[in-house]
Amino acid sequence: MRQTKYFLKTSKTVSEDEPTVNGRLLEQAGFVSKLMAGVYTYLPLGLRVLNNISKIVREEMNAVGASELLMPMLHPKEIWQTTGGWDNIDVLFKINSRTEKEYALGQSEEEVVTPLVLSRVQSYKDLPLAVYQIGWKFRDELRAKSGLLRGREFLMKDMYSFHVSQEDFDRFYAEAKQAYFKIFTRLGLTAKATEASGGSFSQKISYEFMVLTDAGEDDILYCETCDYCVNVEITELKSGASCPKSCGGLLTQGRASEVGNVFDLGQKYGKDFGLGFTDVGGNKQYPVMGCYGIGISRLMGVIAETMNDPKGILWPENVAPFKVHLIALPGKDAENVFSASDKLYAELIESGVEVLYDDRADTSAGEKFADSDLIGIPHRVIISQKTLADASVEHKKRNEDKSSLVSLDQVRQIL
RNA sequence: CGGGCUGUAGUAUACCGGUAGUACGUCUGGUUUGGGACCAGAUAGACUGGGUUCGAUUCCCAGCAGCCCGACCA
Repeated sequence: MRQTKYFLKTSKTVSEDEPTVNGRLLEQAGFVSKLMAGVYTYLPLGLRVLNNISKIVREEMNAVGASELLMPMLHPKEIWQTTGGWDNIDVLFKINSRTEKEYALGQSEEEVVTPLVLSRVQSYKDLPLAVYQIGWKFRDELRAKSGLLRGREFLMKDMYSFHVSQEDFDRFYAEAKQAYFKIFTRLGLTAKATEASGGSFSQKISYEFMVLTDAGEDDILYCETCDYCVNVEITELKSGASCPKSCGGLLTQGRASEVGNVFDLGQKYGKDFGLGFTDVGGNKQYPVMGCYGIGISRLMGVIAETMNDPKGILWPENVAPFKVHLIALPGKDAENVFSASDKLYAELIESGVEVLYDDRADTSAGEKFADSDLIGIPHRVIISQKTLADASVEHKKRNEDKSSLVSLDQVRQIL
């Protein structure tokens, strides 16, 4: 994209009412615009990041055999009454039509997916089955905060699985957890699978995937030696205690943000709706279900929150809105510089490299550098009179200090 | 939802019971052009409603909004 044509405006200031790093950086660098507390517009740069995260999530969900679909956000009151959520879930957004008909905005989709799937899948032969979507969720939070970390409207991947037995559920549950680890690793994050309460969902423990950050809202205890991790809400253990897995390690307490979770739903939803399947013996049974969430927009916030320096964001390559930030410094030789940078831009596009091209003619070098650092694209390539004198460009990675001259012929090889 | 703080321009602020000034930003023009350059000009503001008062941005009340602590958190 040419910056002169792109809808991208960075800002030199940001309101002091936005105290978290992710909220400030994302707002200032032009990724998001806050409409009200907990509700954001995702600007072109921000949308690219959401799409990149979604792409990785989608690939790993497809890899465990789940089918993507898209369910409604506007729900009839009745399905929420069926499961008891209408009266018991306080974060459920409820709205009235002009004829006083009542609706809910989806904050999770068990109420939609259970009848949807079980009205079509009624034989053990069709199970197991998993479906997922990436869609907007609404939660009537009393206190939205921390930039993208706790919103009233947010993008979430939610998967639902249906199984003939607890054993088969357990098998898939383990696979899903592994897929989650893959996702977070690909995003450049270290997530800890944390034992936590099942909430109103389940009596059993659930696993929350936690990323350590002070901007988070959960306190977790994690082992320094093994992968044991537990939410303090369900344990008597304290920081410094020995790991209960007898690995010899000690537990450390830390603040974390929940970027994903997996739940064993048991047979609740099949029973609530009175929908099940016919087993091999011809008997009706309720499936064992699981649900698996990943907060896509929250992940964007967590990444910005944890990967930055005083100048701006440091996006991992898999997530970055563009791979390369090509910057032309026209100087006194605008004609030649732009001619060379236009050519390189075209070549990069031609070979499929995602590049943001700062082709602004009247912007100072310092301002371009500051914008580039703020936005945080992993590779910066500069073309100027100076570099052209050597028939080269200057290449610098966002997370490194040193830059190097690379000849125009070889630029493609390093990107 | 309980408790608290705060609402003056995009941001940060000043003054004031007699209807607002500065800086930065932004925009335009010019000079610049390797780390947010310079000059000139312009732009833009008292959250909303009620009350007290001759007069309210200022004092009082209510609402709304934002932020903080807690609670909550599928």
